[in-house]
Amino acid sequence: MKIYEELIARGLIAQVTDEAEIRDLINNGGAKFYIGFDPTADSLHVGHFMALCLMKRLQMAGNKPVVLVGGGTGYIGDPSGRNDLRTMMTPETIQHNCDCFKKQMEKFIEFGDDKAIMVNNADWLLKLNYIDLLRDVGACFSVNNMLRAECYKQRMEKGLTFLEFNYMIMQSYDFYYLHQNYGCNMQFGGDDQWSNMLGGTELIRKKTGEDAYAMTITLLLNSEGKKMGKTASGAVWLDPNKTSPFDFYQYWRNVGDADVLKCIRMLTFLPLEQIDEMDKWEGAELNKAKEILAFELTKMIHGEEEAAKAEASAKALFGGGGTTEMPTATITEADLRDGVIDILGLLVASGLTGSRSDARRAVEQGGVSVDDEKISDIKKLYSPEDLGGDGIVLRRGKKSYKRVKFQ
RNA sequence: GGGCGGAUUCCCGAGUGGCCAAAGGGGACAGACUGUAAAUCUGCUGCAAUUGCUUCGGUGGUUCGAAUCCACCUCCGCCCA
Repeated sequence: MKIYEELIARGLIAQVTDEAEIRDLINNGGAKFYIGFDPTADSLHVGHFMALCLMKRLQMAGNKPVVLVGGGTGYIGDPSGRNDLRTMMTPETIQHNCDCFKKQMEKFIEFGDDKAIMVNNADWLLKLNYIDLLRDVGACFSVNNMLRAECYKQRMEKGLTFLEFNYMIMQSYDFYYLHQNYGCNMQFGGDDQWSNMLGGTELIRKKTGEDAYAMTITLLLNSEGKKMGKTASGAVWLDPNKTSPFDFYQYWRNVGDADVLKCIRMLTFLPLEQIDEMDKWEGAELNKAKEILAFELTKMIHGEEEAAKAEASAKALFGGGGTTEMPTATITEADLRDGVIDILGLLVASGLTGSRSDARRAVEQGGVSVDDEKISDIKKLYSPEDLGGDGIVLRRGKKSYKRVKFQ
């Protein structure tokens, strides 16, 4: 099976500008393609990870990847898929985020001459001259067409600033620039980038008369149509300091039945035959598939050792029995009052609840336990001795727990 | 620049002087049921506590009392230029 066919089989391809040409190009290693990543945060998330995986797959098939870090476009902010204005980032933040991105990407993609290259659009966008750009590039864009683009349509009601309106032009210019200076002939991106990417292929055609191609990656949506990789408190990050390997593992371990196979297909590198086999599983059997999904992904991002640890912790916690691998919170003298700390204080200090009121509710509703014993007294006190040795296992609800130790 | 409308607790959205920590829905969280799933049902959802404290874009003001009235400011939408 050739790479294009594999991408189709995995459900990764959403839209393409010219199927026949693109298939031919990537199946024969003739593509020099780029994917842009705007430095919107100090860590990559799952969406980025999918794009990086795609890069890897295409690279393995002999194509040349170009990673574009959006140090310039980060100054503008892509309005696609958003219904509100992004907060403008300071140059320092943008730089910091770019640096973080680079570090993380180096773990997945091999860079070097003849391998993947990394560029930053700050290098050319920041020194553009406004009037020159307007005459050179602006003249190639029809505002009428731009306003019809899906990414702006959604913003016509809530409001769209001129700043954001220009995002498409900047992204198009990137493609044009990479085409001229690096011989880039293809762009990949999330499906929400489609209009921006078309802007680029069109600009190239108008300026040079040459063809360039664009292909979008299916957005990872769950069965309810919501973007995956997001939790109530934000994205699922690849940075272990922002999303611990255990939480990362748990996120995937908990995906809905309807979504497991899709995730395995799209996110892992497991052979398709094996995946098709799993596709026959039903009911509780799918738990096995969820374990595989969670383990595989955690392994790719945090390494085999961390993945094994996360899996062991999860099994111990949900399957009963003790465990040593567990996030630990430390209580110090400063947390004590009159030499003791109450259960509410422990919940807050361990970060399991956001406030004492929150902790009180959790206890009152029977959601808190210590060493597998339900706590019903909100005034229960603990002394440093109680928290000595290996400490206690404090649990809030079914899925949040911490080992709590003194000092 | 002119006219009009708007800004409410995580989100949407009621509330037009005391009965408002603020309806309703969504989400989140907890409990039951389960397979660490989904669906369903129940509870809960500012902070700290039993009696208070801080919230309704910002700042001042009127009033015994303001999310609600007045002034100014900031931001946003619509219409006109």
